[in-house]
Amino acid sequence: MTVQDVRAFNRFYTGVIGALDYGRHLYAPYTLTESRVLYELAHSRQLDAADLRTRLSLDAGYLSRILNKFEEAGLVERGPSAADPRRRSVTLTTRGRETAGLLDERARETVGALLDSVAPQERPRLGEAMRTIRDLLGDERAPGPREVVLRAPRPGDLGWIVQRNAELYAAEYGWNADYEGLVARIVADFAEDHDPHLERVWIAELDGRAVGCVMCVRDEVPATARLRLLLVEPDARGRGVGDRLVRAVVDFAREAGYRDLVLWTNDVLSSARHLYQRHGFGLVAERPHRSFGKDLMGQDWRLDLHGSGV
Amino acid sequence: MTVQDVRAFNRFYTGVIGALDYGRHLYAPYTLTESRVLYELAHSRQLDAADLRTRLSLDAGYLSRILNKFEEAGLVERGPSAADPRRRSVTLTTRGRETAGLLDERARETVGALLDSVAPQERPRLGEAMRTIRDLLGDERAPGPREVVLRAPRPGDLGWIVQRNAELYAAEYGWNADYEGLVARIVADFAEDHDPHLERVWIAELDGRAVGCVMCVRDEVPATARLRLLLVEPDARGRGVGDRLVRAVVDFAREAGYRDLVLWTNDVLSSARHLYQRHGFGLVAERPHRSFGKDLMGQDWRLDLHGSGV
DNA sequence: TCCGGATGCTTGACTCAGTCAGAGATACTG
DNA sequence: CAGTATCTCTGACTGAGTCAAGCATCCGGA
Repeated sequence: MTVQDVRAFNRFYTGVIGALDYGRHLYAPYTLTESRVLYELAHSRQLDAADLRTRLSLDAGYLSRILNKFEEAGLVERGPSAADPRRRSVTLTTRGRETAGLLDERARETVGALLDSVAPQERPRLGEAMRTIRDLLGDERAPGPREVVLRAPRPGDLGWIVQRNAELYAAEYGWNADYEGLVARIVADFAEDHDPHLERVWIAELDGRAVGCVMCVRDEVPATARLRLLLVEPDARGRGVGDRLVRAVVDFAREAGYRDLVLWTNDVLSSARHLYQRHGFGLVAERPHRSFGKDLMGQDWRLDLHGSGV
Repeated sequence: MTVQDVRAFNRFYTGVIGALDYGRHLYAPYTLTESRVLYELAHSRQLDAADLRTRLSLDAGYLSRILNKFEEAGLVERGPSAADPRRRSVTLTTRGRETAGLLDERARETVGALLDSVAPQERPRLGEAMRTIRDLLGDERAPGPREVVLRAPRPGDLGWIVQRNAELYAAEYGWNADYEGLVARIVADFAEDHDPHLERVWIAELDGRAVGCVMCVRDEVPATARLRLLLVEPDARGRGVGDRLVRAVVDFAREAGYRDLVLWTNDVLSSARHLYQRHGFGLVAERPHRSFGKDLMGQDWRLDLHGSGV
């Protein structure tokens, strides 16, 4: 990923956008800017001229003239703004709403034609890519709900768990393929046989993208549940995803009638430590071991699901 | 993925591009169009005016004037085109090359600033997304090598195999989570213990993106290798990816000293059938079974690695 | 309460990127 | 060789967008 790549993309996408309104058919008899103003007006209940100016970064004089033109054509009405008499509030008339709808329709068709050129099974990838770019380049406008939701795994999610665990721990701690094998074994055991009342997997989604997971399974020790494979994507950390996942497991385990909830982790995963402590887990044992190509310090943690504190 | 989403992205990206050359600082003292002309000239040895016109879809008169301006400023030289005397060939002078470099530098800095606003560990995702969009929306200009390469698995790839197998077969044939478990088990066995001289996994990449995989492992039957988990992404089919993968396994198995190569598949996977036949496999048995939530017809295929024909 | 500076809108004057039409020169086609 | 298309250039024009000045109002401080 270099500056070159971004510039190549910019050139390319400028072309795409240019091709879309080839020959100004799209906005006739309005300008691109005029139609952007109409669009903004149609998509928000009511705006002041100043809002339009900042949103579309237009020259004040230019906007004023555009609104004049619209008013003469009977598309908008201007009145004093309630809050500040210097400002002018702009509202679409019925006629204006119709025109905006018309332009909208035309734009939708053109973009639809573009979209038709993409094979249907590819479109999700396109959407995902566009969303990613908006996300990463900081589109505050429509980042969506930004809400973390937990859900049951869907086909492929167990594989995703293996993939992300392996990739992340390889990148962050240099763990080797043994770890990937271990995770694959764990999800294989889970997929092949589990009682949904006693064992479960959660996927955390942020804006429709999987960003975390956790598993709760029966331990060999009776009446004991084991939390496994807790993972939160680096770029989604700090949003309480980990908290939500751990809480889900704790609640589920308590609900399911387990007495204890245990987990095994390694001391290098320091951020997880606080998470576990916050949920009432206590460190019960530490043991050095060599796994995944590294010398590690394994830790056993335990939470008494019905106890009154430690 | 709807037209809405595409339009939202277009609006957003228009803003991004707009923000990049805020106030024309970027191109001063030239216009965007002029600098595009300079860019084209700087990035190809030598062009005729007509080429510039078509590439940048400019008005002939407009371009002529731009070139006049450049010639007066000593940035370009015009001469008759070798092939066609009507045409004029345009070349940058040293001075022109310098100016182009300067503009380029400025653009690079601005884009660099934008890129700095993205966390380093996110940048690969951004690049991937941009490449995807260019790919899907058909950028012939720089689609890259479009070359399929096979490589060894990296951390996370085994998880990817599980994920894509599960997702694809769930989507295409409605197979349930049992299949995901089976695949996870297979890769777990492989990851935990395998002799690299006798067992191997290949990932097929197209333009840096994983689009296929296959595994070769020892069978219980002595001197027999088993091909497993052959997968090609739907959008990468028809590029010979499957062929490359099967060939890799056949060659490897023969090289490793196996006598036979076998595989198990199901008759619903009809496109794979031709692939196997093409590589000399013969169907040796068919047996109905119920797996993955479906009634299926399992097939055993075999290839004599040293035999002379069937 | 009043003053100075900032903000919001409007209008006049202007710039200059981009378009259109016509003309001269040359190529291609039959 | 006639007719038509292509390439380039120039003149004439359009109109999107900018800049500056002016008026009204808001806000923060003395």
